Amino acid sequence: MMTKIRVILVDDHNVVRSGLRRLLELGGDIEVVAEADSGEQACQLYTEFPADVMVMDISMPGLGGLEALRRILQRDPSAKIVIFTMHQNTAFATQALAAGAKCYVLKSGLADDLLLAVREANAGKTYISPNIAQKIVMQSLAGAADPTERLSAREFEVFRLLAEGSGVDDIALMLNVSQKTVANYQTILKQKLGITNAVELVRLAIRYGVILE
Amino acid sequence: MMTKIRVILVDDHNVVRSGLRRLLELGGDIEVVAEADSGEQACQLYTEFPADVMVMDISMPGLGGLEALRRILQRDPSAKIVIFTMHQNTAFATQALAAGAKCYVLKSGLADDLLLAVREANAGKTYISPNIAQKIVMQSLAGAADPTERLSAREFEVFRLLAEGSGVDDIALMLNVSQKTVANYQTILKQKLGITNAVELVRLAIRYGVILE
DNA sequence: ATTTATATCGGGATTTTTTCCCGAGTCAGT
DNA sequence: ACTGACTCGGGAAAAAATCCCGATATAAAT
Repeated sequence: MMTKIRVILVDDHNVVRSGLRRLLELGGDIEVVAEADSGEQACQLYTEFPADVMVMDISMPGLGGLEALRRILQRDPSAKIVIFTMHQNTAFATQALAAGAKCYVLKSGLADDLLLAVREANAGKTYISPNIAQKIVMQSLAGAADPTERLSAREFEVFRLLAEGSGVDDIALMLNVSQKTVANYQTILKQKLGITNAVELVRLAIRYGVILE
Repeated sequence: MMTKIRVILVDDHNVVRSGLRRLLELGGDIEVVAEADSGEQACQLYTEFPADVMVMDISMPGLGGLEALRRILQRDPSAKIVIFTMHQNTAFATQALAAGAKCYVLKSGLADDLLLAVREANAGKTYISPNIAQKIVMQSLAGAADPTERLSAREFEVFRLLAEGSGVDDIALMLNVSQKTVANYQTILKQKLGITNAVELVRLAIRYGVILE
């Protein structure tokens, strides 16, 4: 029998990790040689354990998966890392892939997706969950980069203030325009940003760093 | 050999679910008889498959675990449901337990926690992850500053869905009540939480871990 | 057993907000 | 001087939020 693919498994959820270990080792060609529950630990284990592939979640407390990914690749550019996450957000995917991740697999995908990704990564290839790949293609075709860049000066200002929690009236006062104007801008913003309510507006603002936290 | 504990597994992440199935069945005394990836499906499967215990995640798109929990218990008050979640937030825990969940297990806990919880639930007992149990005790002693804990079950549910970006109409559909009712709850929430608009609602939800990001 | 309290659900009426459509003024630029 | 993009707001209609109320249901209290 040929040697197994040695995997380091990184996820902050202990129970989930245990389950994934069983899943990965079920095929017989993969062996989990170490587990980590944080980005820091992942970096450390990578230097200590000789492994072929790292399977890592993005969202972890403290040092997140993206940052750990970058650190590991800085020391060893040939590192093969599979990002395994719940985030269907294309922003995370593009971030991870741009940073040098070999694969990007969704937790909501098929179980075989993960096994496939590990084997592909080990062979030096890349693999991206079908649905997220499609999303990314669609977005790049639509030209959608940062939607906030399509906004005019005034639009952006109103957007920012709304995201900060100011009401329409407050903003009108601040900008010395009528509430009517601000209300109209608000409507335009929803169209341009493709959102339907204030909650999505905040989310968008957070995602693109227009406001903090 | 005695009959195995029949489990229905509910989690919207396919891969994670597959891993959990292996984990649960490893001990030999548990058998996963069905899987669901949404609250709706969980409710349906519960009526179709005779099972002893349901293991369910809270955070799922659409109908969340809490609402599914309530619906199932309404039809069958003797249902044994183990809530299995990443939320270390005591608000979720108290909501789930108050609603009648048998166990509350953290994904970040030990793998054996889950197995233990399933066996305890099957025996009609309760089990709560040690760290979350401690938190709840500490908070109740400290007088609990988390304003989301003052919310009733329905209020909390509406709060969560609003924070996730669902519109009033969507929520009305999900919960099977009129838009009017949801709108009224929304007003109550603003009063109780001392906020004036949707943006502050999201902030609050993020701060207290009711939603992620 | 009766009261008390709390939670849930929505109708009616009113007010507020949002939306849609439009016109007018400004200002840059090839 | 013309085109195009941006800014500002009015009027009218549609939609949403708010306030107030009553009907249940259920649980807890005495």
